[in-house]
Amino acid sequence: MPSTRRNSAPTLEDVAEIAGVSRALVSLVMRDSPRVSIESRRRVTAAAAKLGYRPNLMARNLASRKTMTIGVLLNDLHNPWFAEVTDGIHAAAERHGYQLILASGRRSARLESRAVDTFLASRVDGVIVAGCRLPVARLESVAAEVALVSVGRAFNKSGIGTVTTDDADGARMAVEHLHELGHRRIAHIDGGKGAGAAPRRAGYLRTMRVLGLGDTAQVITGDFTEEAGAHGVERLLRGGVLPTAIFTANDLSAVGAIDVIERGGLVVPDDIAVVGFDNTSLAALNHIGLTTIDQPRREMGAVAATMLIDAINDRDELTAVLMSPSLVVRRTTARLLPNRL
Amino acid sequence: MPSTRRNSAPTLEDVAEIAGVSRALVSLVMRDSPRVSIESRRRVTAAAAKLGYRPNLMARNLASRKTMTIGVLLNDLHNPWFAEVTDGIHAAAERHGYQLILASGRRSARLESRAVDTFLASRVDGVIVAGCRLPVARLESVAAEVALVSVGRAFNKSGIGTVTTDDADGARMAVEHLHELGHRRIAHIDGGKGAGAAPRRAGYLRTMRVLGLGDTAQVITGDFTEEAGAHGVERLLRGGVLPTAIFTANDLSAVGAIDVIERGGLVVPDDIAVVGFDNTSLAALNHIGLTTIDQPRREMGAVAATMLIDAINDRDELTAVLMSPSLVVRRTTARLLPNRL
DNA sequence: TCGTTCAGTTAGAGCGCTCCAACTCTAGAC
DNA sequence: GTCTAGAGTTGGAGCGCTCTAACTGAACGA
Repeated sequence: MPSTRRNSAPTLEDVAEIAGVSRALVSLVMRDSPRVSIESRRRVTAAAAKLGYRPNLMARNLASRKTMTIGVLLNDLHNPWFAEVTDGIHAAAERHGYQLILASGRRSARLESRAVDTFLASRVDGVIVAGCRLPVARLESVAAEVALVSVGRAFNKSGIGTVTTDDADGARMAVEHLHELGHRRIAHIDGGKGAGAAPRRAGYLRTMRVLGLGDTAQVITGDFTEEAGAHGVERLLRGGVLPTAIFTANDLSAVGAIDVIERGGLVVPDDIAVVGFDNTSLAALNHIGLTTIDQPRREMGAVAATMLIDAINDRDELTAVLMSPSLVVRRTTARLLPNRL
Repeated sequence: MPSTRRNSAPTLEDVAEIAGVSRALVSLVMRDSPRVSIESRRRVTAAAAKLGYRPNLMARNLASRKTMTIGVLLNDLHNPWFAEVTDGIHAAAERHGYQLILASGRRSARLESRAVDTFLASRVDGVIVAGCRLPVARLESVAAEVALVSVGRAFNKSGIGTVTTDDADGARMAVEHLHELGHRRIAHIDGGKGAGAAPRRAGYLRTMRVLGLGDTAQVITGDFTEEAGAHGVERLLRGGVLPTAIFTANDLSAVGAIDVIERGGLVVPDDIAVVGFDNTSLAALNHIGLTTIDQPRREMGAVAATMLIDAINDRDELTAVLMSPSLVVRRTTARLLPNRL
C-alpha cells in the first residue's frame, strides 16, 4: 500500500472524549462561543490540538444549513481582467467572513453551466459570475435558487445584481481624447458579439456624430483578440484613406493592431495613434505603453461581493451598479502632426 | 423582504414521496445505478425534474466519505503560467470524474496557508499546489493528511508528488542557442530566491563554463518581475563592457529588459539579443516576439492531476516528474553581427 | 410442488456536525 | 432557608444523503 495517510480524521466526538466534555461543548469552543468557561475552553483546545482535529466543513454546513461561501465563476483564467476582479471579490468577502470557491468556465458556456451546477449542488450562499457567457434564461433560473451578481455583463432583469463599467462613456472618452489631439479620422475595431462590445461601439459612433465626425466613422468587426486587432489594421491598410487614429475594443486587440501598423513601416503614435480599453497589465507594460480606458476592476469585484453579501443577508436588494471608466494616457497617442491634417 | 428565493431546496425524501418509492431508490437513480428498473427510473426522474431536485453535495460527501474533488492552490492568478497549468489539471481531472476547487494564494504564504486549511476542512480527496510558497514543513504536514502534488517547485521529500521542468537544462538551451548564434558575452538576470530561479542560474553558469565562457559569465540579481529586468539592464548599461546577449529568468523580466535596451537607443536583437523563460502568452505576442524557453505547462498540470488521482486511489505512488523544456526562437535573438565580435 | 435464483427494492443505521430545550450549579436577593 | 437568575453544560434530534443487509416476488428447474 503506497499510502501512509490516515484514513479517518478525528471527529468532534474524539475531542470531547479526550477533553472529558460533551460534543456540544466542543462544538461551542470550535465556533468561539463566548459562553464557555476558560477552563473548558483550555481543555478542549488542548485535546483538539493533540488530535490534530479540524472541523469537517461538510458536516458543519449540512447541520447549520449555510456555507458562508460564495461561488465565483471566471470566464477565462487567461485574461488578467478576471484576476483583478477576483482580487476585489476576495477582499470584500474576507471582510465579511465569507469564503470563495473559484471555477473557470474556460470560455465555454457548457463548462460554465457545469460549474454553476456544482456551486448549486454545494449550496453556496451566493454566486458571482464574471464575464459570463450563460444565456439569460439560465442565469434567471440560477437567480431563483441563490443570490446572483454578474460582473462585466449587464442584465436588465431584476433578481440579478449587476456591476459593469459605463462602456459607452469609456468609448466617448477615448474618442474625445483623440479628437482633442487633433485627430479626425478615427476608426474603431470592435469586439463583435462579446460582452461590452455593443455599448463601446455605440459610444464610439455616438461621440463621432456629436463631434461632427459621423461621416468618417468606421467600424471594423473584431472579437477582442490580438488577431482581430491585427486583421482590422490589415483591412484598413488595404482600404482607401488611412485613419490617423484607431480605438480598439480592448487592450489585446490594440496590441495586435500596433504590431501590424509597425510592420507596415508606420510609427505609433505619429502615423497612427491607438487607444485600447480595459487597462489590463498588458497595457501597463512599458514596452507597450498603451493609452487606454481604465475600468476599476478591483473595485468592481469588491462592489459585487458586497452587494451579494448584503442580499444574502436580506439587508439589501440586488441592483445594477455602473462604474465610471477613466482615460489613462501613455505613449500610443500624441497630437496629430501638422503635415497629417 | 427583498428576497424571493426559496429557502429550502427539495430533498431526496420529497422526490421519493412524489415518485412513490423509497429514498434509497431515488439515491440509486441519482447515482445512475444499473440495477433500477426502467419504470422506476422514469418515475424518479420525472419527480426530480418536477421538483427541480438537485442532490446536496455536502450530504452526499458526508455520507459517502469522499468528495471526488481536488483542491488546486494557485499562487498568483495574475500570471498566465498558472492559468495554463490549471487547464491541464482541469482536463485530466475531468477525465477521471473529479471536480476542482480553485483558490488563489495571491502571492502570500499566509493566504496560501488559509486556503489549504479550507481544502482540508472541506475534505478534498487531494491537493495540487502550483508555484506554492508554503514552507516545506507545512506541506509535509498537509501531505500527512491528504495526497499532495506540487507543480513548478521541487521537493526531495517523499510523500509529496512533484512536477517540474528541468530548469537547468532550459538554461543550457538558452545559452547554447546564443552561443551558436556567435554570442560570447552573455549575461543572466536571475530570479533571486523565487521558485526555479536557482537551477536556472546554476544551469546558466555551468553551461557558460562548459562552453569556455566561464570568465565572461555575469549574473545580475532579479526577482521575476518586469522591473527586475529593467533594472538589470540599467546596471549593465552603467557597467563596463556590454554583453551582446541577455538571458533572463522569465519572460516578464525579458520584457522589462527589452524596454530599457530600446530606450537606450539600442536595437534588439542586433545590439543585444534577449532570451526569456516560460513561453507565456506574453512572449507569444507578436509585438514582443520573444525567444524563450518553453515549459509544457498544460502537460505539467495534466501529469500532476493524473499522478494525484492515481495516488488517491492507491494505484500508484507520488513521485517526482521532470519535464523537458524546449527552445522557442522568435525575433529577439539573431546571429551576432560581424562588427560586434 | 417446492426450493432457488436474481433483479429490483427497501428499512435503518450512520456520516460529523449544529441547534434547541433542558439541565445543573452557584451566587445573590429577600 | 427559599427563590431566582444566569452562567455553563448537556442529551438528543436532525441536516440530506449513502450503504449494508435484508427483503419481495416473479421466473425457473427439478
